Amino acid sequence: MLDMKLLRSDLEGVKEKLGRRSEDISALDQFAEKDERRRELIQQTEELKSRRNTVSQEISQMKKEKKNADDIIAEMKKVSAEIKQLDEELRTVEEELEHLLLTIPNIPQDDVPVGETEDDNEEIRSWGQKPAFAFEQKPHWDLVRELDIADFDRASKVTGSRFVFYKGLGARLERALINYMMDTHEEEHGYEEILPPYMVNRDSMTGTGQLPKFEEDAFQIQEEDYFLIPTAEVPVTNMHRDEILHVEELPKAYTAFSACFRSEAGSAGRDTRGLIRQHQFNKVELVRFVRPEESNKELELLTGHAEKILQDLGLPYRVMKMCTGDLGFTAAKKYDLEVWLPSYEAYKEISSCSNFESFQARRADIRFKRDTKSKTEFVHTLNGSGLAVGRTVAAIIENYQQEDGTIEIPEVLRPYMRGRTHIKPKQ
RNA sequence: GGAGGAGUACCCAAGUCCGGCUGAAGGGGUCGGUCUCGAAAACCGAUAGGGGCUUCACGGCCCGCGGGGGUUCGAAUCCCCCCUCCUCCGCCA
Repeated sequence: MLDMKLLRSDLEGVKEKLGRRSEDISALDQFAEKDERRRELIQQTEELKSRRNTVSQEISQMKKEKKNADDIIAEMKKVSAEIKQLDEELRTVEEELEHLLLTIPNIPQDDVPVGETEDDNEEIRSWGQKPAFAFEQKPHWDLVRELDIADFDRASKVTGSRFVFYKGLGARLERALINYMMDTHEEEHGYEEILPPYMVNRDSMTGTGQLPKFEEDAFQIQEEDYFLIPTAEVPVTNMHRDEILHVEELPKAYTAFSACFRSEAGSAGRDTRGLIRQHQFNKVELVRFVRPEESNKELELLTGHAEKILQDLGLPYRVMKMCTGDLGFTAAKKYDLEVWLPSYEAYKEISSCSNFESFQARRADIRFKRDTKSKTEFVHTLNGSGLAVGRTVAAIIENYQQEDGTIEIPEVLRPYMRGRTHIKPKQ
């Protein structure tokens, strides 16, 4: 949600900046009119309410003195009716204004490259050596089948398409990665570990920006107004919804493992094979609440934390700065980490690190105070995947495949795999 | 799921039966001071949260006692719905 004061003072400037995105912002045209009507109504009702308050005192006084107050009571009756009517109109206008504000995307930072599609994203840096195989490489969906460490067919039977059973050392690898990532973020990067609820209510989904615009992307619980979380970002960021944090608490850093559920509406036919695009996948998330002046610095820090995992795992990747068309609804600035996937012969997103500035904080009402006397301010929120676990498994399997069909286990994971060095077929 | 009880400011807690000088007693806390070598204790004083409208500003006004409706000239106080927490029962990993 954008700052109303900014919209009031510089609507054209905001429009220009939002125009760089490939999003429909025509709703903004109604802002000025509704905003003005809102203030008009507020002034009217408040004047009447003020009058009602003073006269009520007078009535009280008169009653005490046993005077007859029937006339002014009758008059106040009219005033109250008028207030009620104006309040009703005000409520409607405020709802409309609220809805309007909730559907306007965040303003991109000035250094965000202007562009329409992912082709306009800018490569910031790359790391690692792509593997050069002296044999015929295989995609991970073939390797997992041969090694019998994942089963897509039975998951389709049991649930449906885009679900998977991990098996044996495949399941172990997934679990090892989760533990390894969580331990690293907790112990080396200073995050507090959170294990969040996997369902959240509508207010939470609105707070982080998944709603109202993207309801079709989420799985919803039928008999409650709950949603399966598309990312741990939602419960973890909303932990502090409607709160005022102390400045000493900032930056506040959480890391959370969770399953994530996405309907992937509109992705039919994309990444249909393997672990890349599932309705349910595991992810380790990083969330930071920071002071506004720190948020860009914090974004670099957070991105570095996610990169550290890829480096430890020895997976080649690159860092992309997202262009305005690829920023997503909520971010002011975003880096994607893309891991090298031999089967795709391309880099594939494995982490997304965003600075939302005050966009989410304003929706979720997450504020802080610099000291006891100062005014409350909105915090800036950031988050990033650290990392998407399923895609990391796919990347390890493909990048670490050996000529004999086994998978070498990256060294940092071996303690989590009871010292195993390879995933081999069962005898 | 059933039966009770409760939700008041940073925390605890009065007020709710009997609606109006209660934006809300009293503690605790916090800040400042006295005392002290210093601290604690004690005492004195100050402060009461958040949002909106308006104003160049000082300020003024409005909202606000879990949330939302309603009754009333007027609601923390009365009525209805919802949420959360606690206790007991039932069910259950």
